[in-house]
Amino acid sequence: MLPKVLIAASVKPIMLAILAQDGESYGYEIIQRIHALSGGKIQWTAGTLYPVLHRLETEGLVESMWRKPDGERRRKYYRLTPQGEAAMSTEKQQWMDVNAVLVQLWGPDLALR
Amino acid sequence: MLPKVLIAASVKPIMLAILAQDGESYGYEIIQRIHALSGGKIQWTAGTLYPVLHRLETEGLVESMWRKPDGERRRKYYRLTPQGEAAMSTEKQQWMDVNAVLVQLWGPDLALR
DNA sequence: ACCCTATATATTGCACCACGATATATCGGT
DNA sequence: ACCGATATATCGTGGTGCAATATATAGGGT
Repeated sequence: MLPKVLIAASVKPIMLAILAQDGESYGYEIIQRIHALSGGKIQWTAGTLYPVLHRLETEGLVESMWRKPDGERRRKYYRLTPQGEAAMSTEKQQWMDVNAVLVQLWGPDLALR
Repeated sequence: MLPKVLIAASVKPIMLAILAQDGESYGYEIIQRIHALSGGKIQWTAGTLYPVLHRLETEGLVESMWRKPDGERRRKYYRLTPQGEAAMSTEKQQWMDVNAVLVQLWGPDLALR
């Protein structure tokens, strides 16, 4: 089980990155996607995901539309806005800044072998 | 400015890693250390650091002792316990698990150039 | 018809956390 | 005497994950 704070820090960048890669998706699918992507290590629940999606929409980083594909159930599809793409770059840079510090502390394993 | 949630997620692994590398240190010094290590990007304040240090001690991951080096002020020095070293390994693994997902999503830039 | 499972979204309440603000104390330099 | 740097401590506020709960619908088995 991953610590709550680590989930909290990664949920936004991961969500933005998934939407950037997939073009558009919806809540339930995103939950399965991250589960598969992480090899089962990250298991978001509905109580985690939907509030985040709504927050991102309020911030103008994603936009949503209800749609009902033929023979399928109606779903609320999300896609990135231009601001969302910009936000993803920022989040990526911030994550990498912190990651660089940790890599530095954990040792020069990368350069040396 | 880094998001609060990212600070929250990184403060524990970074603190444990600093103590693992330095052997022992104290609050004020750790603040300067992380500032330098991150090139000024991470700026912990006393209000951030001391509660974390106390929490780590309560969890048994660090131990502390007041000491007064000759000609210097008294300081509360911290060092890792064996449980602290184990916790650092766990934190490292968890961070890398999440990082792997992000790297995967951000693209195969590393392997290709 | 009935039930069960999977799919799909939404909300509430609790526990936890960073951190600005604030307080206290000590040292060296001017 | 004063000031800035050093050094530790705590409180209040705002923000967060997430279990629990609620609601709705499609498909398959009996």
